[in-house]
Amino acid sequence: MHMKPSSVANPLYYLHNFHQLLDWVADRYADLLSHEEQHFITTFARLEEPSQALLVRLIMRKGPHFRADKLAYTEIGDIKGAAAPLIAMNWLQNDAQLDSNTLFSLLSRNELINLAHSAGHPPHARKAELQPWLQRQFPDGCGWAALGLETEVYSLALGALCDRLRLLFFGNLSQTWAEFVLVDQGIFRYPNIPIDRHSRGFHSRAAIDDYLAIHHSSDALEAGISALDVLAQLQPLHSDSTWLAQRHARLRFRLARQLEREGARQEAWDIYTTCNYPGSRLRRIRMLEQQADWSAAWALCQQPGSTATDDAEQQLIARAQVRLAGKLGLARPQPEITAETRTSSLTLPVVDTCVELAVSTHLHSPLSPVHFVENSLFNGLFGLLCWEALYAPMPGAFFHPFQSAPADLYQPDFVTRRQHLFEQCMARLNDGSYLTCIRQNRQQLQGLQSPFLDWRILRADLLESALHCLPAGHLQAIFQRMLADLRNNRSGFPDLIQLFPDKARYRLIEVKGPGDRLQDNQRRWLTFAAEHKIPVEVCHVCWESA
DNA sequence: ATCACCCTCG
DNA sequence: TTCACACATTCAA
DNA sequence: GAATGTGTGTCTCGAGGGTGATGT
Ligand SMILES: [Mn+2]
Ligand SMILES: [Mn+2]
Repeated sequence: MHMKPSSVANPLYYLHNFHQLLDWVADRYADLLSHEEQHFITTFARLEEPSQALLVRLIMRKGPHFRADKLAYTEIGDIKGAAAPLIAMNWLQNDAQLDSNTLFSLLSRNELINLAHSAGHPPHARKAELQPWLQRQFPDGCGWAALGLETEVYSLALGALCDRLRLLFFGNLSQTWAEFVLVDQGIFRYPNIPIDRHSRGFHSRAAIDDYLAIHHSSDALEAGISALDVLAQLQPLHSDSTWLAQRHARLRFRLARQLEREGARQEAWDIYTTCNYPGSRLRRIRMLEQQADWSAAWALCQQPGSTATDDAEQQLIARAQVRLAGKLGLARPQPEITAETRTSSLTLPVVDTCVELAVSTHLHSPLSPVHFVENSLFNGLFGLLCWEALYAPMPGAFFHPFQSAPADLYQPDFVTRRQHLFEQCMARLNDGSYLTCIRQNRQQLQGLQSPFLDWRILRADLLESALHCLPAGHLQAIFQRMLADLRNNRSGFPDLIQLFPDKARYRLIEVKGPGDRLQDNQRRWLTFAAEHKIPVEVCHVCWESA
């Protein structure tokens, strides 16, 4: 099925887009829809066009409460007439119970002053000062009508249902209805991957419910709800997707972190012991350390890792072992191998830009240009070289037209599932064909959304210069490390790259201002660079005293 | 009058 | 409404 | 030095309007 762009200048373009989404969902996910959702889809299509349009307008807005007198859409015309069928369906309510905060935000400051004036409030109060009065006069549960104003308020009752439809279509809740029009206008451009008719983001209703539950708990945690409360309502998974298992594990890990902060140590510990997420073991080691139970902590360090882990956790565990060996009077395992990295220092006049730019301009010369690229350059080179593998139409990887990345990008088996394709891409570094591959892909993919491609950095001249100065062997080593852990090894690259085109050489520079220190992921890249003879140095900056 | 912020829209 | 990075505070000797 | 927490700037387009808080 193709997404037909809404015809140019169609005043009901958004309705057209909404129909596209409903058709897509009905076509592919019919077996996962509840009766209520089925009913919505079929009944919606039978409404008069103005009513459909009004409903979609409201669905796309923040809401969920709207003052009728603020709604004006020329392509719809009579709002009251369009709303009537929606109210009859109970999709809109005009008599919802509203809490006082909602009333407060629906009223303008002037209206509030007029209401409060008769009650003897000064006419120059700030809006917030009238909130307590409103709360007393119109407590939670009042209808809008109680205020005695002319206009009605419509409350959209379809929020949860529409979230589900959006989730089914996009496979996430972060993309919105606006995607369609933004793509129509070319503001967003997504990779054009053939999508199998049977490709789906979800395969069971239980998985949808799990996603929504995780999302809900995650929101609650972000909002500062007590971690014990969040824990109490968190359920085990009802589906068996590894994708959701990972999201679930990540939520539980963050929840346990928050439990620690709130002093619920036992609950946190229990989560960590059953949470297969990188960092869980380290947290338990830290907890034991805090209790001065050094032998238990030591034992946990030694215990072979059957659980998920990553380089960051291994690095922290190694440090813990050094500390613990000291406490226990054991031989130090092996001091952390801090690679020999060149360092330099600079004293610069104070500038109003960031340190990185200051060093960049200081070192810059026409024959040895410096670029502030951080992760963008190597991510970009990698993305362009390995595009065919990253965006191969593997089963389940792409299931709607607005994906900037394959759905399983951060699954542990992402690379192995595409092993052969990645080998083909990487082999291009051995026969020189990587040059044309990267050049061509840059030209053809220009502007596409991708987590690897930052088009502000990837200009043709920088790319050419970089390809000229960076030996293929270095790229190969770097890309291999990225492939080993696409999530973690995509960051931590040095701030600057200086190119010496006439010598076909380059150097990477990590800038450190006063009081800034190397982060762990930066240190891991530095260590790796030293092992592979990749030229990199750390440049410490002090400010000239005025 | 001016500014900052949020929301809407295509 | 994330993510990577910089910056600040506290603790242990 | 290490661990941990907090800010900060990229922020998903950019124009345009409404709103409320300032200041003169
Ligand atoms: Mn940096
Ligand atoms: Mn830096």
